Amino acid sequence: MLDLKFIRENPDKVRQGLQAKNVKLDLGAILALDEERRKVIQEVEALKAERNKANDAISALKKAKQDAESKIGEMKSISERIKLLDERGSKIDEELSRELLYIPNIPHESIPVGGPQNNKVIKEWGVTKPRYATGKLRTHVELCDSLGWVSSDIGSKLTGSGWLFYKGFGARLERALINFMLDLHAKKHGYEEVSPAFIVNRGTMTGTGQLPKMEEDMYRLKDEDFFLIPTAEVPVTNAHRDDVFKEEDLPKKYVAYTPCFRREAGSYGKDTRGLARIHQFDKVELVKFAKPENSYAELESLRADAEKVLELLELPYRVVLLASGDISFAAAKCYDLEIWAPGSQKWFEVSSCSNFEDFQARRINVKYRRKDTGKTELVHTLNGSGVAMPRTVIGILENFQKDDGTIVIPKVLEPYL
RNA sequence: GGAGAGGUGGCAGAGCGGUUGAAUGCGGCAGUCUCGAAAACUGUUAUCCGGGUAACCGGGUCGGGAGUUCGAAUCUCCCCCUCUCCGCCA
Repeated sequence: MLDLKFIRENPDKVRQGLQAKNVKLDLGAILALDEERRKVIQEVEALKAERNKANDAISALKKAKQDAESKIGEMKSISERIKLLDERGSKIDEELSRELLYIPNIPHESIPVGGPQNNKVIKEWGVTKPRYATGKLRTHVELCDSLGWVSSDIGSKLTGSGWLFYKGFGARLERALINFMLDLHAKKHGYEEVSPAFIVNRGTMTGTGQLPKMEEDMYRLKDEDFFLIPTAEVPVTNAHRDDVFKEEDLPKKYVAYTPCFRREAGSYGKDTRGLARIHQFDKVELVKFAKPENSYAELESLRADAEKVLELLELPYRVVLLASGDISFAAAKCYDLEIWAPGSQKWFEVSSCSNFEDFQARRINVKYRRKDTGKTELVHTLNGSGVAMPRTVIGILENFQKDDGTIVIPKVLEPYL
């Protein structure tokens, strides 16, 4: 969420941001609430100051064994007024913080303004021609069927449409990819490996911005107010809720493997077959906590770490700088990594690398203490997939297929298989 | 699932209706001493909000919320969490 003081002092910047993100929202209500809030605070605090003084006096009288009854009587009406104002104050606070949760982060100035059509491809890597096949290419859907590595029939039977059941080499490939990515980031890129629970509570989901806006997209448990995580970003970022980092401990870098659960409500009928859009998928996620002045450099290196996965897997990919209207609610800047699938003749997003600046940190109160001033300050949070599994499998299947329908496995995975 | 104990400052740990934002110890920071360090001594050391250019002033915060009271860390109720024992169990 944004800083209320910042909104008060820079309403035009916030309005510009809303416009760039194509969010229709009136700041007037918030600004009015803010003003009323400060009025109430001033009145109630003056009364409380009076009450505190009177209480000291009463205390002194009692100690001196003198009569304090008249003073006590006087205080009753003041106390009632205080109670009334306090109630109004906390109501305003409640409304205000609810309103604030719906204001998106302001896009960074370096990104294109506009909708998805303004997204900018800033880099392409690799050979987009298939490596081994010369004839007609199969799609990953066809390959999954013929190879028997993934069964959507069993998945549907067990759960429903959009759920998978990996079999044999498919299951092993999935596990190999997870281990390869974890090892790369943990051993070579300096991330600390963590493994969170896959179910979190409402506060955690709100902390990273999934709630309240996207509750319909989340799986929620029936008997407890718990949610299945849609990404490891949620537990890993929230792990430092209410923490104060030492300056020298930043940047703090985490890598985590988790399955990710998404209802994909509203996308029925889209990519219904194959691996592209499923309700549960594996992902290795990178999360960083950084000093504000370094966060954009950290975003670049985070992206480079994610790209390295694709390069080692020899998968052709491109980097897309997302336009203001296409980045997520909480992000200030975001790069998508997309791999080329020559069978489907499509680009598939396998990673989103974002800098949230202090937007999430303010919600979950993560700070660090500056050495020079001794003061605490909000950190910047970043994350990116490093990378998402099923679409990477699409890339491997479609790029490494042979004319006979078999698949060549990328060299880097050999030790894992 | 049953029974009990407990949640206080960075940590440990007092307080159990009225100068208690909170004793004391440890830690941190600065200074004295020292060639330097240790020890010792002295000082300092939470956070949020409002007003103010600022110095500063005021208010809130003892797991969270509600209540009793002129006044709550202290009393009552609800919720959350942690620990111990029993049961169950991979």
